[in-house]
Amino acid sequence: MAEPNKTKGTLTIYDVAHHAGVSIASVSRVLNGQGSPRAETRERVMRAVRELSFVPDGAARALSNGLKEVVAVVFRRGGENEFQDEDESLLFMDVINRGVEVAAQRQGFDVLISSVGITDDNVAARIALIAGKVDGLILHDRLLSAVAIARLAGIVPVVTLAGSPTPSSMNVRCDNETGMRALVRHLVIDHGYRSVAYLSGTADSPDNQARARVFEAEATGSGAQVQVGPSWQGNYNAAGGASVITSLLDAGAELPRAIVCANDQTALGVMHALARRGIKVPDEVAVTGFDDVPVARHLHPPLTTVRQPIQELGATAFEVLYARISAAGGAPEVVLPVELIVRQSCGCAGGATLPRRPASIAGHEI
Amino acid sequence: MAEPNKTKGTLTIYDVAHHAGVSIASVSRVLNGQGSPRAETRERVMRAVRELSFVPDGAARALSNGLKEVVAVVFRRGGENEFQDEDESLLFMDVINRGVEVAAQRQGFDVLISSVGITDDNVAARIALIAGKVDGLILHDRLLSAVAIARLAGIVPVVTLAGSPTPSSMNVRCDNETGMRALVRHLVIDHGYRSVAYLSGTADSPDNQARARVFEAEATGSGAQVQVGPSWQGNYNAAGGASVITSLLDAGAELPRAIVCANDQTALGVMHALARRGIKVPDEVAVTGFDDVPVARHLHPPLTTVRQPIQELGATAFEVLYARISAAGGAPEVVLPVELIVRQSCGCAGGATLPRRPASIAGHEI
DNA sequence: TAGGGTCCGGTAAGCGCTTACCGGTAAGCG
DNA sequence: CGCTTACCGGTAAGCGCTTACCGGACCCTA
Repeated sequence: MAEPNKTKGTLTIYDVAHHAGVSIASVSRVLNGQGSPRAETRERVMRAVRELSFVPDGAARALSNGLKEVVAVVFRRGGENEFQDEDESLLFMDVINRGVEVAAQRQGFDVLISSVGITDDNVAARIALIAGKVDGLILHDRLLSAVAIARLAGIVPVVTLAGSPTPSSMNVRCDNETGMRALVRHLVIDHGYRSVAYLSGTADSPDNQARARVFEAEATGSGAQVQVGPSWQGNYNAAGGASVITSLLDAGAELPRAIVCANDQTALGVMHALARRGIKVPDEVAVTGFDDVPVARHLHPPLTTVRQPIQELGATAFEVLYARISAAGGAPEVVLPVELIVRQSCGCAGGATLPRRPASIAGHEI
Repeated sequence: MAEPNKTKGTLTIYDVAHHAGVSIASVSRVLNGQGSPRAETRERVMRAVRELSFVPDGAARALSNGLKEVVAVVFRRGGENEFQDEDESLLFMDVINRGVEVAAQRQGFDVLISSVGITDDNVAARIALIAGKVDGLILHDRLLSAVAIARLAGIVPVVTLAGSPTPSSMNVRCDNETGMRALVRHLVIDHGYRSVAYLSGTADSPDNQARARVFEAEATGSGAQVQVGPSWQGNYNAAGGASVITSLLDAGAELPRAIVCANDQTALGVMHALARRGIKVPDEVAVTGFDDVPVARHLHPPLTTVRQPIQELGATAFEVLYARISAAGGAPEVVLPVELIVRQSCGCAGGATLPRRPASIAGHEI
């Protein structure tokens, strides 16, 4: 009864019980608010816990009641350079992850974050291992094949991002279609640009594919001339966007009146490259992004783009997953709405400009 | 022997053993490469594992061998606005966390990420709960009092970032002193600026305190005139930096020749505010940052700053922690070197100064 | 062919916690 | 005053895995 908190072996619920003069069952009940312990019992346990600064072992709890209260989110790490220069590319995924975390916290869950290198092999195996440590998995896109996902889904509930649901996994994504449609209409109809191009993201990205598809359909449909092809292949980052423009220019190609970039980072690179060649945005060439990352409005000129509720995407992913974990619930597919953000890179005038499409407000400044 | 992977209750090592016609011990041994199973045994187990797509339960393993292979990193989330506009402030901590993750992965560990809101109460309790789920804790600064940290350290190994070691916890930080000293000397001695100010970060940040202290000592020591006081109190983000400048200007104060900002984001805000008032950087006022976040070199003009090995900071934190987890090792304190990065916001001439990173699409633009 | 040494692989004992189950005590009632 | 009813709290059985320990099979040697 009197040899207290030596930093000897981790202390257990037995130690607490002993210290408080009750049984381990009582300690557990007090700690979890089960049953109806007498006030005195509760008090003794609490005091013992405090005096010993006892913390119950998560693994043991998890084993015992089959709930780890942890979900994992897995995504693809930049690429080549593991340490250097991952740049702004962090942003997008990190915001999603933050959303997951915030939502998870509301349910007392914690979040295991794991990135896989683009070059890593046996990705499926690594993820499977992670699956063993959690109650559910949130997978960013371009991580695993559909069958690999299905296999995982047999082990723990799985939510994918920006993909498509499978019979056993759920999916959450943004409404690329509507966003791209609004964007193209703004450029082609409102601004009257007759030639447009889509500077794509990585080819295997489902988001990119959807955007490309809608872009082409909508632009063609509106009677604009569309430039496409391998020379317009980017990779979602600034360097990619810049090099596409540079090559095009070096090859003597004539740029379209407006360039729709697969995402904001690409737009950033494009604007860089154009600036370096002395081409004015938006006067000579209009440029738009997709995502509305925070820096978008700090650009010169501020970037017209489509806002995705990025953090909410993550939060929603967790919620869907949680519904499945705690019951059989969980919608198999959720599509989040996006919003056209008109700033100036599309050719709209400074501050004053928005009366065109009333629905979408513009953010401004810092 | 023939009722396979129904999605019935999670399958266990017993199922695998049964399916393979061996004992659970053999399965475990094969899975962990212990002992020397006969080739045939190994093969049968592997096949069973594959056929059932079995994944061992992490909680059970953890309980059994006292190692969860998970560490947590905890940090303070932005603040007021939980969802909106957390902006670039993400960057810094996320890069650290990425460093932790990469290092952890090398040892087969995973990383639990948890942020605490600035307003959250009973933070210590939440962290304690997390402690129960992991083998070690990495705590960003300004999270917990020294005694709270000490208490935690009695439960699992703890590494703090940008703090100071305690008898029971370890610490990893960057060499603010040397960096700030070099920066101030560059401004005061190389450029000859006679009046300088330090636009501080949040008052309770140990990094900020160190920087402020050295700034003042070094500037005064070099004979420059130093502006200080509550009117120079920032908060590590762009809005804070901008509002300090705006207030100062509104109050009719005369700006010093050079403003040393507590970090890059503050500098970004300052440069915005100055630009809005038509004040030229660096011609009228020089501005410097601290951190060298990726955007720093895209600013107008490119930001002179002190590079901290941010990702390495995280990686080192993990390594120190790991050393303690897997043995009694682990240096109680590690100080990482920093590097002065001279660009143009300090007044140094353009292009010539930076053969540093030829790879990056040398940027401009805000 | 018998004895001793090697290997493998199986059995069973936990790891720290939750909780079903049950026995004891106290309160309520006839 | 004795019996029922309620309510607590203790005992013990797992949760799924690792591993110490031990027995059997096989091989080699004499």
